Amino acid sequence: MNIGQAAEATGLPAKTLRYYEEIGLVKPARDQNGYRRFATVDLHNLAFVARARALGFTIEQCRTLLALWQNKSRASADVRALALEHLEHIEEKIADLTAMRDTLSVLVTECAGDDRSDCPILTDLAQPDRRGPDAASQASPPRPPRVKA
Amino acid sequence: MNIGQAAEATGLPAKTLRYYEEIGLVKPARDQNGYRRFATVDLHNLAFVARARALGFTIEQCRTLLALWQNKSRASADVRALALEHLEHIEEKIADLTAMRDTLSVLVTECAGDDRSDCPILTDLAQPDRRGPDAASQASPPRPPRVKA
DNA sequence: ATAAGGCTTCCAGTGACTGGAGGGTCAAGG
DNA sequence: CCTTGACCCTCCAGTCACTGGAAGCCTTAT
Repeated sequence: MNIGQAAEATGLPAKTLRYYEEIGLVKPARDQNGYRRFATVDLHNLAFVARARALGFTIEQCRTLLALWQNKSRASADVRALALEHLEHIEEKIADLTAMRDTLSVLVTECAGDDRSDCPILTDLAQPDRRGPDAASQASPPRPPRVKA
Repeated sequence: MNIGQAAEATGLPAKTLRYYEEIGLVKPARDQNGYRRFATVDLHNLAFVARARALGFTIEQCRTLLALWQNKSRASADVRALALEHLEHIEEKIADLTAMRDTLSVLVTECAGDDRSDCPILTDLAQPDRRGPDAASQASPPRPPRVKA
């Protein structure tokens, strides 16, 4: 199976398959003419990686998962630990993004969004330490921003 | 004010301040000896950018926001549109990550995590077409979503 | 005079691809 | 036999927003 068919079969771009070979995730054989020949085992590995990637695992984690998958004497604890670590990473990202969303959606709601220049979004971005605890104790000079056309 | 003090004042690494100058976000003056001299306006711009970055805006969006901030004849609609676009982008990321989390947390729960090799996580990753209409399912091919927060 | 620390520039690397140039290979049609 | 077009190959550069490090100049203090 050539790279084009493999790409279609896995849903991954051919460029990505070449990249995955380059970093050693798959090792397709080569035909006489230099074309990569993807065997069934290569397709399975690629599908495995594609699904792990879709769950947000990094390439290095995919490499580890692939090795664990192929190691019959693995301990499921190792797999679970990897997944749990990644899960916590995802939870962190969700928390960060949710905080951003909450702030942003308030600002977007507050902004009139018309042809006037008055804009709470810019005002908020320009405010020093508006959300921190005890903002009044800061020694920075609260100068109005210099507006220049 | 030298770069070190500016870094401390803004909470940004000195390297980042140099980078921001390189890409034209700030334009600090230079002393005779070649050292960057950060004025109050530079600090304000940097603080503005830092807060926009903390809300997840890209550098190019920050550049646009800075320009809007400094443009007295701006329309708040332009600011709001930018923020709204970014907000939708964030919502998408949250949705992607939440789907990942849901799938992963089910798998982590199902995995014994002991010294046996039997592991539902690997089984799931290896399964083609395993998902029904449960949470985090999708009919489209497993293109890894671009979720780099 | 020397040492420490701050500043400068330039180069390289990160993750996971993606786009493109420049060229080889193959099967079908004229 | 020749051409066309669809494949395939490798290599290089770019993405985003920094980050690390090397090599060297500047300032301050001892």
